[in-house]
Amino acid sequence: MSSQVSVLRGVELEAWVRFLRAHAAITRQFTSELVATHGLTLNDYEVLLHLSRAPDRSLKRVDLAERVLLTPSGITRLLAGLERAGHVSRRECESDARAIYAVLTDEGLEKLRRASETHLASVRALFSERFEKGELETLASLLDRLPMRGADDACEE
Amino acid sequence: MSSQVSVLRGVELEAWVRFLRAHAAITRQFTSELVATHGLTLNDYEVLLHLSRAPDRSLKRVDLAERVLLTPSGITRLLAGLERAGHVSRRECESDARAIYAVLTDEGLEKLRRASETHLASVRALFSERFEKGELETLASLLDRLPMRGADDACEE
DNA sequence: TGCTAATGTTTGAGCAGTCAACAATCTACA
DNA sequence: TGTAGATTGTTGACTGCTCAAACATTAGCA
Repeated sequence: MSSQVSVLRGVELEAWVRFLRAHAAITRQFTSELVATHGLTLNDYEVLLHLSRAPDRSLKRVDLAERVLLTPSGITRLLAGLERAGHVSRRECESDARAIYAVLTDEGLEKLRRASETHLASVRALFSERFEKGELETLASLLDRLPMRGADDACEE
Repeated sequence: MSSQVSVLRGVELEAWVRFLRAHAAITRQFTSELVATHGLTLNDYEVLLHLSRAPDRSLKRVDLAERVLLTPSGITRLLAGLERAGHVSRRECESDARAIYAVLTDEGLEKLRRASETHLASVRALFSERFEKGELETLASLLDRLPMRGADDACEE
């Protein structure tokens, strides 16, 4: 008992544990709101959002996967759902027969717009309720230094 | 095209999107390290950690669930794995026949200790590589203001 | 004392994602 | 030109979780 695992402390770990907990709590809230009111997953929403910002409202699946940090197969299955719902369609790439574009349909854009009304309000509320503008910027810039992509620890952009 | 979804911007959303991406990236890295070298999930690790800090190295399943933000059934299944591996055992509560304690076994503690060597080093590396001590404290305290529990935004403890 | 409601846990069904294996296509270079 | 290797995407098998329902126990209260 004297040999407690007291090593397991430190600022880094505390920050990380809080990060984990906050993510779980927030994610759970947002997801259940989105699913309940619009039938969309957080990742669904994120995908629609990225597509809406992309030129021609379309992206190759690979690029989409990289942006939302899903594996290729994850993207395939997620898009299958969105296609079934009519929010996204597929278009072949004429310069590369392997690639397939995911295209945000008009209905998908409309869906995104409606979902955004509630979702954005939630996001805004949650954050601006707790932070001043300056703090929010601090938070964003600190978060920005964390890794944002897959396992490439070594290489640097 | 002129009717872009330009509403979908703002400091809050940017912070949140970064938060999401960072979580996905870091989680993926840590999990795969832990699984590869110790056969533990991030949540497994977190559960062992909480048990190691608890009095008698034991916690009721409900309390455990609340700490790692899993549902009761999630805890049941997670603990099933840890029990099978011998890291955790169960003990009945003499004052309440419904409740069951999860107890960290000696082997579990040893496992946690070994896993911590590598895992903590990773956590430390990732964070201290990118932040000064003061920044880390800022980050931790900002994160601390985010919700840390389930859907109860309203009520107060 | 006995009924109702709350609490603690488990179970079955299902979903969203992973990984590993695969097929198809493109690229580069001998 | 042919072929080896990289890139793009899909599929099958699995995992880790959720939700809803069940069950046992306890607590509150008439």
